[in-house]
Amino acid sequence: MNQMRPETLAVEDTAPPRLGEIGLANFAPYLMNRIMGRYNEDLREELASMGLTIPKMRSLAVLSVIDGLLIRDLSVYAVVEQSTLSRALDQLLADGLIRKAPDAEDSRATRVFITDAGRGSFERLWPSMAGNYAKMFQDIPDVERAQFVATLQKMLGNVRRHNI
Amino acid sequence: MNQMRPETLAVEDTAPPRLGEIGLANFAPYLMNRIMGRYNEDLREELASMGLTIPKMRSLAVLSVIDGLLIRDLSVYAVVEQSTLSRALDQLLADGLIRKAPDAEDSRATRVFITDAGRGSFERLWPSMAGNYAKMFQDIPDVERAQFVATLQKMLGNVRRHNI
DNA sequence: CAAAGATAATTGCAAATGCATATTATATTG
DNA sequence: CAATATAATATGCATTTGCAATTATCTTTG
Repeated sequence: MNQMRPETLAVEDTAPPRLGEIGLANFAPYLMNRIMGRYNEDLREELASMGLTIPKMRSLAVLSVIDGLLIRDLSVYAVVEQSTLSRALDQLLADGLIRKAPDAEDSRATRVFITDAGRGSFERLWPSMAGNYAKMFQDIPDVERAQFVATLQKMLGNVRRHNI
Repeated sequence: MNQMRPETLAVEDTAPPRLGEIGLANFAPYLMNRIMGRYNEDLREELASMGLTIPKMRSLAVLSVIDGLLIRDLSVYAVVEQSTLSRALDQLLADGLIRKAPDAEDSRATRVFITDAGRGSFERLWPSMAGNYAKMFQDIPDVERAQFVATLQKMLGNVRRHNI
């Protein structure tokens, strides 16, 4: 890594190593996409059987922890594009899993609340999510998990645009 | 954590902690979805300007490292559903970024090869991807990155179905 | 070794997605 | 304080997605 001759160091140290040099198996975004792709796919069948989709499930998951969010904030937390979320919420509302209320201070904005039925749905789903989560970290010691999560938190801080 | 009375311990230790107890900010799949959602979104604009989509980009990325894959294997590596990949490859083929050849041993199967034009496209894209990658790991020391990737590799081993 | 079952890839089709824009409300400014 | 810019959400519309069915080929087994 520090084997470059000094005169070349300053000239072109901006060129990043190629993907082939890093290797797919060492490229964190690749591994993360693979792992999350599988995680989400494993969930999809269970979701479908409950009439849910990924955006609907994520909305319920977030609201089960932080209730009464503004739609725009829910969109960030749930990682769902605004117009997609708008339609997912329509469906959750029609199914009685959430309710909406106009924000007291800004009449453009809407707050979303999870209903008891919504909590029930998420609670029925949770064992399956927790199972996938456990499987993902199988045989990975607690300290290693904790360090992994700590790194993820730093990474989120690095990439996020909104400060939520 | 070890505060449960002994008589309750054996009875219901199968119930996973709730998401609200873990906390969104400590739930690895949530953090990973947030981070990858941002990473992929940051890429989308750049991709669109080059006439690419996420499935097309992932195909080129994988083929730039491992050329001549069978479509079914590319589907696993690129984390793209089969039918979606089939159509993405149609477009890459029409644009001259890949070529297809029937497999020598199995005439049902097709191998996919990246063309020079395809490599060129990916090379033009790579600096932007590398930039996002660098930003993601900003201020995270090398040892920590390496440990993070090592954990990801274990996790992929835990969740993957195909042994590729 | 023929019949049945599995596998590779494509395609029809309904549903989901996301961009651009509309609608309504709030903030800012000359 | 009217005029203009910005913000929150919803919606029109074209594209994309993914399940299921299809076609063609291999593999297995009675």
